[in-house]
Amino acid sequence: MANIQDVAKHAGVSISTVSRVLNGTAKVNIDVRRRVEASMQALNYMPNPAARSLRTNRSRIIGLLISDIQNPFFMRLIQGVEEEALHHEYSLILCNSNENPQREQQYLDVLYAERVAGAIIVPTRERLGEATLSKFRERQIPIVAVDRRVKDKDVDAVLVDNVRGAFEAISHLITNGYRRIGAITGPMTVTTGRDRLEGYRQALFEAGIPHDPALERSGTFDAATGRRLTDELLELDPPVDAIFSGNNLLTLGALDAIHAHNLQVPNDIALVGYDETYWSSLSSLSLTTVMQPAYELGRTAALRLFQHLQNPSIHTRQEVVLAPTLEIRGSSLPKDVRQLKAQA
Amino acid sequence: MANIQDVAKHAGVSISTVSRVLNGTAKVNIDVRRRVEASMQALNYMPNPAARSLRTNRSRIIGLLISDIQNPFFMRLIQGVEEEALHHEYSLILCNSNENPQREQQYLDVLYAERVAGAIIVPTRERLGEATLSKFRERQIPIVAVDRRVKDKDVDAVLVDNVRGAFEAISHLITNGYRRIGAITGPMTVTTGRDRLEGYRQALFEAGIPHDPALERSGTFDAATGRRLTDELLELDPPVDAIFSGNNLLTLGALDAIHAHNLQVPNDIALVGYDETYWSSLSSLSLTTVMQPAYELGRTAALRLFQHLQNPSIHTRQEVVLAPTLEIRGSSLPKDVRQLKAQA
DNA sequence: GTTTGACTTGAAAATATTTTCAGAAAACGA
DNA sequence: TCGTTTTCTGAAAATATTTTCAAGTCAAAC
Repeated sequence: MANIQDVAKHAGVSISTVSRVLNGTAKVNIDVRRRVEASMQALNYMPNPAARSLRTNRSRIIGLLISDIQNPFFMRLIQGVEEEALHHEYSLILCNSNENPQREQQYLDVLYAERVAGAIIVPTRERLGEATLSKFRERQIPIVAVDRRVKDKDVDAVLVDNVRGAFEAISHLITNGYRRIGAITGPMTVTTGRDRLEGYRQALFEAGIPHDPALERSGTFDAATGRRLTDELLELDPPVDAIFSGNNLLTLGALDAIHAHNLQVPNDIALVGYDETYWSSLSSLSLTTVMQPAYELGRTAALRLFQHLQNPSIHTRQEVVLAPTLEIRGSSLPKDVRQLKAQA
Repeated sequence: MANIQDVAKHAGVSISTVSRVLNGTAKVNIDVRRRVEASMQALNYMPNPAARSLRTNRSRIIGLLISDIQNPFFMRLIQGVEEEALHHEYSLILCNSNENPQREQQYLDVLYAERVAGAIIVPTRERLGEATLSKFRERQIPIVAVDRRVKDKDVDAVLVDNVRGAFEAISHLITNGYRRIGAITGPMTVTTGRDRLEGYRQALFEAGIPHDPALERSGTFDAATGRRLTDELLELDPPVDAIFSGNNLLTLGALDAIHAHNLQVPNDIALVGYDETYWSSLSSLSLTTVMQPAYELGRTAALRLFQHLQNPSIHTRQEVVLAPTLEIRGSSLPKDVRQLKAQA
């Protein structure tokens, strides 16, 4: 494969000149530039990223560290990042921490060693550790947290307003006549778990509905947990008349548990989920859902990262908060309408 | 960050020795080795991948080029590759061709320029192009095609037996009393589209059921297409009594179309899908599904790649074919049982 | 005619590693 | 004890690029 020297020889210039044409770091005579560009074309020259990154201590790769690659929500997010990376001519190293802080740390080390230009991460916990962070800071590698907030200073964050998402979902249920609303939410150690519970509580409070701790269940973000927690809720006495589920996989488990109890949505129980996914728009399910702009989330995080890369002097931390939207479908029909329908 | 020279100085040896300890390329005295290892620990040394890859013309990164990152099937596949890569201490560059051959080509060039150690790809077409291929061959970068076959010689492939998967699905429907079975399948330009149609035909032929071209519809792998093709099938006269869907997204569309026609599964029409996904096990849907070992597919492809990397002299092309399994659930109940149930 | 300055260009250093070649020391056989 | 082999180690080259520094050319200004 042709290297910069071959191009230089072919064009009859020095390698410095070729480098300058390549990077636009200094003026070169227009004819010379043309000649060099022609030579690059002719030899099908592609700069060696290894040599570049060795010299500049920086690659054209960004790291993307996801907490659960199985979740379709993160798929969309990845796609958003990927699209923007392609556009900026960066490649993407994908890492999956599997919600495991140890594995997360391991991958952060890998990304650091790889000299990534920057990193976008869905953190598994609220602190990344000062040691790691200062390494990145020292080499001026920007980090953007996405979907979940971190406490560390000078880590940007791109988030969705989870309190509001949950608040709107619960308010909607209350408006539609539901009063005894159970909530199954994610772990309290991440903001997506805590904030959605917070929104649930706020909505109840604002409606003057007394808060019942028995109706709040939390656990890890997966279908089995959703099923277990929903089972617990369904066995309460008096029974819940609606369930709010704080994540797409939890919703899946909830649907299963409801079905296992021989209950119908929404006739016997209303259900509102979080995260749009393939199946939520299925007309046979017709799930009312808090939709998150996952693709936009990824894109925005990537854009913010590239801002840092293009202008490394920005040091102000920024938090971008996107708005969720409530997509109202059949699973949360007004209680009275629902009864009329059942009688008909 | 400490480099090899710092380690050498700290341990009182030459950099050659450190390099040897690092790579195990030659014997070094046991005490010396210990000392060097201690120094690496002490200085928290991590080798610079750029320098390595510059020198060896090979990185510790493998490329993974997916055709549709939105499809949950590929998620599992990615996860399988990722797990195996982590295990071998390789990183993963993720690329998404979006079923676009041009973008696929672009990404292949990127991977080549990045000096990836190898590539795993879900090809969008059956030929990758001799030009590209010979570049990879020349530098001895192995390529493994996964999920879809390619015609090019010396590209390994890891596949699922699609003919068999479809064959079993259709045979099952026939056994359960269905005779007028419609099929919606993927594009005829990829093996996952063609082979599943082939399995459908074989099963019909073997059962002596005449082949009716009107019952076969194909299009791209997405939900909108699934809906459209199913709509077409449902408007046939006489009506179909079962539908076979050749991919998870197509199934999603099919479910929607069936619901829109006010039909019930399986009471009015049976449905068998392809690809296990989150929703197929939902008890309220209970979809009979041809399950593909997506995770295993990814893992196997990665393993095959690492075999090549560890032993570059293997030049025999290999095709690994994994078996799908038919998971029988409620959506394809025997016709008679179903009628009994309805009467009850 | 000389000087100044702007504009281009090239030579060479620097980046961190692997690998080849050669040499030193140790072990071994006679 | 002397040669011979083996084992281990170090010096230096090589990898492809960016970047600094110096120098060359040319035009304009004095």
